[in-house]
Amino acid sequence: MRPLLFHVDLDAFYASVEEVDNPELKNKPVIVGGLGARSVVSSCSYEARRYGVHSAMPISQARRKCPHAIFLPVRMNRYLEVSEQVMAILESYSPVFQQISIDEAYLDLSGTERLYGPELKLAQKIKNRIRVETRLSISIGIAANKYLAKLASEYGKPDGLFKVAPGEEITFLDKLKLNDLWGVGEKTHSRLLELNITSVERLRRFPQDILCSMLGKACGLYLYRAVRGFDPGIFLPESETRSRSLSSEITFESDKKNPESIKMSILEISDQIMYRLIRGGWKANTVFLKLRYFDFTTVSAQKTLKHWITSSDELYQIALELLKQKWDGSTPIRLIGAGTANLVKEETVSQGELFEDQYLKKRKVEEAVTRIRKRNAGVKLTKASLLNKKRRS
DNA sequence: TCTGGGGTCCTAGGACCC
DNA sequence: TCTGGGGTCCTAGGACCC
Repeated sequence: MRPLLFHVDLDAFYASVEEVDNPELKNKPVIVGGLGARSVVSSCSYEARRYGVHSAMPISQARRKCPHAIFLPVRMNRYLEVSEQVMAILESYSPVFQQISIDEAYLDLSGTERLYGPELKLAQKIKNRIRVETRLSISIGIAANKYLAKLASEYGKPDGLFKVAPGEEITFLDKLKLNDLWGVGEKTHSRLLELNITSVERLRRFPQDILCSMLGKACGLYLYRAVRGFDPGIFLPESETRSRSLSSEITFESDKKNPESIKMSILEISDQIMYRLIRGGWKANTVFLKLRYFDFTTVSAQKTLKHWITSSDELYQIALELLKQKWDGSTPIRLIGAGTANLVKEETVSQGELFEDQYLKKRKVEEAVTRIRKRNAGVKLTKASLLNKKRRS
């Protein structure tokens, strides 16, 4: 059976949702992002892109490039709502559906030609339906694997529909710039240029072992396969019962070096992480802390326990130990983050483990806290220690 | 002009065990 | 007094993506 993959990508998603909700924004430069001094652009309309604005750009820079743009805050709940609506439509076309992010998904339509007819017609139909039902524009890339389909949707943007026909893979890839390849970021791109590799076609001339020795084993093999039109293994279907990590971080409006207020942030983060851990039904046994100093150098430390983390207080205490290891108490800090790793679904953990009884007792207390939070959405339930510190400050 | 927040995977070195 | 080889887990940092 001929493999047939659609990659579907919503165009300028957050900015487009804002336009749908407020038609007066149509055809104007719209920039969605944080409002703080250190915020970056999350999404921007194509009108704004004409001025050189792009996502991840500091808002301050975007203001300079396009002062007359309309700047809007991120309304994540609204985008999630619209995303669900779009994904539900997409999913109705194929049981083999994989959502990749809030605005992207794959449809595996292998063997559906008898049902749906030619793929270009089907893609057009899907585009029309999304447009009618949500007023959003999407781009679809069609190819024999996920990697090429992803590049094809990007190639056609915005409002695109592009198919890489069998036999045309190399011709298509050679039209792309090196950094159009998914997985080639800034660092790899400049590394390739240093090696005088300036195009996809030139990259293809290198044998696998040479690429691996120049770029590292994984990266070398990845690129070797990618430039030949083979899927280097992106977006393999993930396991339902494993997640790698769960984290939260804050960049301060201005650098901080007051230990009390830094500890306070860690406490808030610990609380939040534990809440998400329980709500998702996860267990974890590794805690990590991330620090970014005033000069943007970033360090991290982690600790793996012999038991599952039982409470946000435990998480907090370990994070404090890690803070001691990594911070001299006076260097100004720009960002603080913490998280847990080695996540496993609650129900998959074997019973009768050492510490299990104790674990369950403590865990019940935490779960009670989580339940109360759920019931009183919007009411902020805070640990006593947090309240005390808040009053003092 | 300064650089968000949430993730994933890779690498290299070290500890530890058989 | 010298010292293998393999496997696994952990750690810190880096690259990349949306």
